[in-house]
Amino acid sequence: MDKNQGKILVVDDEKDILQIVRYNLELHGFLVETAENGVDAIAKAKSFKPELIILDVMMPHKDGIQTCIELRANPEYDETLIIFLTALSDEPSEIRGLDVGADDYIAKPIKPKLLVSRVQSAFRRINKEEPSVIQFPNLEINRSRFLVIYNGQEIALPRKEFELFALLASKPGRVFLRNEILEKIWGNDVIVGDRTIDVHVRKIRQKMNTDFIHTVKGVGYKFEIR
Amino acid sequence: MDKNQGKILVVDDEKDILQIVRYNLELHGFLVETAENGVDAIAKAKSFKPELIILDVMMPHKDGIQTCIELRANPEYDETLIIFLTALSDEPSEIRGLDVGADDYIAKPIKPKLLVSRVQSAFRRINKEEPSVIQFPNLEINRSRFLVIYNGQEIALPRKEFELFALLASKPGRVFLRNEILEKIWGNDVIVGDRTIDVHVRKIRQKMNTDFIHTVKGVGYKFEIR
DNA sequence: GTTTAACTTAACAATTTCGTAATTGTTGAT
DNA sequence: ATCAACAATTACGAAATTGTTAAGTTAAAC
Repeated sequence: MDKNQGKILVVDDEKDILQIVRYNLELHGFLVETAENGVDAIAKAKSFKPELIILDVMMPHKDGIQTCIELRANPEYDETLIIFLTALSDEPSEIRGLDVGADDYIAKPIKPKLLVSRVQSAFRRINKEEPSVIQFPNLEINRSRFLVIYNGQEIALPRKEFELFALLASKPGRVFLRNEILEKIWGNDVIVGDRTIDVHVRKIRQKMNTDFIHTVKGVGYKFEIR
Repeated sequence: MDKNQGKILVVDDEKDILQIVRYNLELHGFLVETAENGVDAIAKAKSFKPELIILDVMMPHKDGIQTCIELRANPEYDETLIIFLTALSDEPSEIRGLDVGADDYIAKPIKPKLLVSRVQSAFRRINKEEPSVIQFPNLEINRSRFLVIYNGQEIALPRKEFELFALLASKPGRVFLRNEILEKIWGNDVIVGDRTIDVHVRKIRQKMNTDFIHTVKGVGYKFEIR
């Protein structure tokens, strides 16, 4: 499982619950921090800066609802997702939680798979703005900025070159056939000669002056860092 | 209650349910359209363009899960909220729904207040408005005052120019495609020539006489301070 | 209802990107 | 060593895209 799927602060006064939740979330690559009451939660939120806070409703030292209200009052936590966790599965309290600015509501007893699923769904919502970055050590291909950053230096590639480079880098090690490249970059209707690809590859190699693109004779090209 | 809190498409094969849901949502100012099966839903979604779709899971002619998958496959409905509605309150099916790209899940029988509360919570998420001031060192873009302040000097930009500048500056570094710009500033129905964007960009550049706006040929424009 | 500013368009210039052709370089099999 | 097949280079013109200007339209302000 990938690391750092996101940071989550879990708040509950029962240590057992904290442990179960932490275990399941960490299993799915989330970074987890815990707090045992509302006061503690607000403090931890400040330093940990989680993207999601899972809040138990019933707690001593400031309950979940109150904590949520206070968090939401601070613009810093405007974007932070809040999910309530509670045994009070009766309707009125559920409504209360959502009205107070929570994003979701999960009933106890906790069903681990459901918990994870909801958390992932919540993250999916805030990750709407896809970073669309392909990351390697020293090399970043940023689609939304249309930029390649190599050793901290920004390199602007023209459209075709960028698309070609991004395509190859999207599956490191995998060989792309010339046909495949033509189809994906130029589309099936446009017809260009084979040498065209070479020329673009050449330009990319030149601008990066490191050979990330390797030729596989008679087959195609592949991206590889070595 | 204010009108047009948002457009919602409700899909269920039971007319009673449609009626209950419609009644409660309209009471809270939502504009409601209904469909009785998945096929119908996809057609209605195309014309009605709802911000939220409430989908029953069990339906003849394409069930809710399948409908959701098909909707999500179309980038046009990427931003559309989807809430499932179902009597299957067992855990596995709930997870299935969320994994398939739904944003929430409500169990039948329907509790009107809870329904409305969840719907409002969902809308709250997408309606979080852009901050009214975008701040950079030496540069402030103030949406509410419709003013750009650069090096302490107030620069008044006409509406289109301002909107364009604010749009680009709202995500520094990010490239906005020409289509995207046209859609966001002019709307999808208005048709203006391509040169229009350039002309506005030119005017902005001229008035700021610093090049915050950078051209990415064949792609679009981006805002960047460097 | 005039006047003014904002917005759009059209025409052309400037620029950049793209594709091709011609040539040279490599590689591996015979 | 030679040949055939393929890839790398290079330079150049065509095509695509954007910049700029001025003038026409539309909308807003007075």
